[in-house]
Amino acid sequence: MSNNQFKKGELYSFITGKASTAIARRLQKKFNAAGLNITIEQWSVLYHLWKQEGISQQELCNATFRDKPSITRLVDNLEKLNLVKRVASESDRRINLIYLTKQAQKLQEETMQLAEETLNEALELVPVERVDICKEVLQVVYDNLK
Amino acid sequence: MSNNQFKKGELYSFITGKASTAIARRLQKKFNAAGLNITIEQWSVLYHLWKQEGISQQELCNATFRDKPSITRLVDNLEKLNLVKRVASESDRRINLIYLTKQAQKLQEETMQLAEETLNEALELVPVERVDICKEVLQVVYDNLK
DNA sequence: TTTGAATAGTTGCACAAACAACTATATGTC
DNA sequence: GACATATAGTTGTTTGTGCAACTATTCAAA
Repeated sequence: MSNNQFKKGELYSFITGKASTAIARRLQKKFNAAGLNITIEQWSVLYHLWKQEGISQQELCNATFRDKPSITRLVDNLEKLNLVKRVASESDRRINLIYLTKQAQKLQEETMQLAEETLNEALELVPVERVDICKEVLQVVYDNLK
Repeated sequence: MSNNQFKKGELYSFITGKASTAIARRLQKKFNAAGLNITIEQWSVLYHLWKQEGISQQELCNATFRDKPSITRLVDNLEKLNLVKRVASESDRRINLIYLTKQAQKLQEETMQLAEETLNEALELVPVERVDICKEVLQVVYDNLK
């Protein structure tokens, strides 16, 4: 049993993701304090659209690691907030291509700044090489299970 | 800026906790496949009660990193499933002490086994010393932000 | 060309989380 | 003892998640 390194007292945090929960809460508070009326989950969709817009909901599912109903509803809410638009694909009428509005484009810089600030607070006093190892381990975990 | 190690392409997973999401989903599937009719969130409450029962809802809030309404409803649902009982404290009538039923006691061994199995799958091929560093980093993150 | 399978997206349901507002009880101070 | 304050827990509302079932469209094989 090569990886039986979890004594009972230790496995809880790994499974429940207390660290990422803490990060997300902190970032949400920063959004609220800045008067930005979006949730972390909505932001996570915008995050991928800022990298490339005009992608399908299915591609957003893959990018955000969410199922189709979750994306349907996140896009619904982003549309209500006037941050994205669904545009039916010309070539395949099953597909919605998702585009950003001008309002959403304006959010990018400020929210990314708050995200970096949050991570800097989270990782204060942690040496870079240890952060790198942590990121790599989490990536392997994701690849092992996805 | 000692910890500005997050380029844009990297911060997403840290904030959204893709790894812990993947772990929780895998464990939930194992619970379902074993015919165990509980959610990961309910299990996380039982987890702390197995360590010590007869604690208050407020203590469960602290232990699970959840707010009071969340615990109220988790305990509601655990009570409906006949897994816990609320018992009014003798000394302070504001407090509910939460006790496990016999049914819940029976769940401990099997679910803990499935949790360890899940973590072993998650961490396959990851050297123990890297897992240790990862856990320590996540603990610091939690302590920095909680 | 028809039919059956695959794919994209939506809807309904149960469960959970975050926040605000609320009730009930306890405590500390005058 | 009375009153202000703090603490424990509950309820309502909005948002998000996971699953199953559904519609619409596309594609591939007979």
